[in-house]
Amino acid sequence: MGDMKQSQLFTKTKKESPADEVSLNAELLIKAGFINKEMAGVYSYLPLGLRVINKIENIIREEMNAIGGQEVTLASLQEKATWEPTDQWDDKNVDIWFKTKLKNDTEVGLAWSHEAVLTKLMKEFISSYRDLPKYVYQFQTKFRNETRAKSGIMRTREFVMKDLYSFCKDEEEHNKFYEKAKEAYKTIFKRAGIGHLTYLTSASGGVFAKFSHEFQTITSTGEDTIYVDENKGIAINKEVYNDEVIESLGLSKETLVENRSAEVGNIFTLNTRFSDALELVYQTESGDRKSVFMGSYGIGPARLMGTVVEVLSDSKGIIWPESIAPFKVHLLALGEDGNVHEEADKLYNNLIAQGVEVLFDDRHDVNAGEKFADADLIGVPYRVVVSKRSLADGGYEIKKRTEEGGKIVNTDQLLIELKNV
RNA sequence: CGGGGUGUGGUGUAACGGCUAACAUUCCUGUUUUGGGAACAGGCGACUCCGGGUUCGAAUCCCGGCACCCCGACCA
Repeated sequence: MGDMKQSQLFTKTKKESPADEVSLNAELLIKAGFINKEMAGVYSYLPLGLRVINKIENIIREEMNAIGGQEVTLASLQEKATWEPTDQWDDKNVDIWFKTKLKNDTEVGLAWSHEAVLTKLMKEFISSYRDLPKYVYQFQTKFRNETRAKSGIMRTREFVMKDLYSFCKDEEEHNKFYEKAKEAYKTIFKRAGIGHLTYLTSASGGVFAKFSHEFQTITSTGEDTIYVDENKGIAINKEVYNDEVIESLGLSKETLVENRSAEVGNIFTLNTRFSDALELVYQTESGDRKSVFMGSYGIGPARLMGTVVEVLSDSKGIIWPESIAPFKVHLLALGEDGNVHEEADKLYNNLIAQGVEVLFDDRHDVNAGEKFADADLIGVPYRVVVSKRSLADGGYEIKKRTEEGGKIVNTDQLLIELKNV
């Protein structure tokens, strides 16, 4: 489905900003009709928003497949037994559980992460060094009972995460994949339009490892503080910012600049913590039993979407990068003169036939100003206007969302314009 | 979880303890208009978050609850 008539779209734009949202991402996404707030930290995704999420997921999917990832969907409803071997069922160790009970009083929980789940599953299939390495990922909802949801869709209690887990024979094999994953992540953020603002950042490894790596996007509204080396393109999270770390990364304090940033991705080495606890072992060539060496790699598509909005919008609305925009073209039919709507309709069908994703503002009795305002707010990369004036000038007006003025083109020129970018 | 703030038509706001809770927007009817949220006329839409209390009288004051936002802590 590459097309949509705005007269049929059930969502509408709002003139007023919601009073209960301060963050820019939620304000714009709600005003433009991409998302709806259900409760604090819980949002629904509407047609426009879902299109963006799907675009983001497809980019991630392509890059995960390119490094050997195999996609699955793991269950959200979890039994206690899966989590007990790693002591993660205990509320003292994990305080973000949503737990409930079956009719027969059996305790179950909603998964807030999936490494234990998948590790247990992989025991069914990994028994030999011949079975390794393997890389498994999914897009699945995580439920986290955060004490405080905040910043619109940046930190929520229910969110989809792409989480990939790597299963390797040993640390050496793992490190090779880890580096490939880093590159894949860089590619993802570049393709999503925020590569120039996103830095590979050394961070604390949490309970699993000494270090982890985050992908941090510079934005004043971010939750984190990082120190960026612009030339080397890497950064250090404030939480591990000290002389030892600076030196180990070959950096120097003089070239590091402090910035606020938002974490858009996180990769870390799990080592054998889960495979030890859940006994995910394989037999080596010489017949020894050895624990599988694991890693974890996460990206939240919605948070990525929110970050893009934070970073790329202007006073009029959102500015989507073409790669993740809900549509490539926003076609506007202005006025009721003569054959404007007839011509616009013709162009609409022509664009569809050419495989161009187009949102067609075919609404009658809506002023030009309102259509322009909607187009700016929704933020589709190309605006194409069909009006009495444009037709008199010999065609359609095409204007990029990022530019002020447009130009008049005929059908052929328009298609060329839209194809070669 | 500590601290601060806010709850009024769908949305955004106003209202000294005192008339039928006001205005804008959205929406509906009609007329007019059509390149930057245009104009006019008419209309629909609210147990003022919930429950108690004070008072002749509560959107307004008090108590309790719930919800939302912000700062901090947390973020495997």
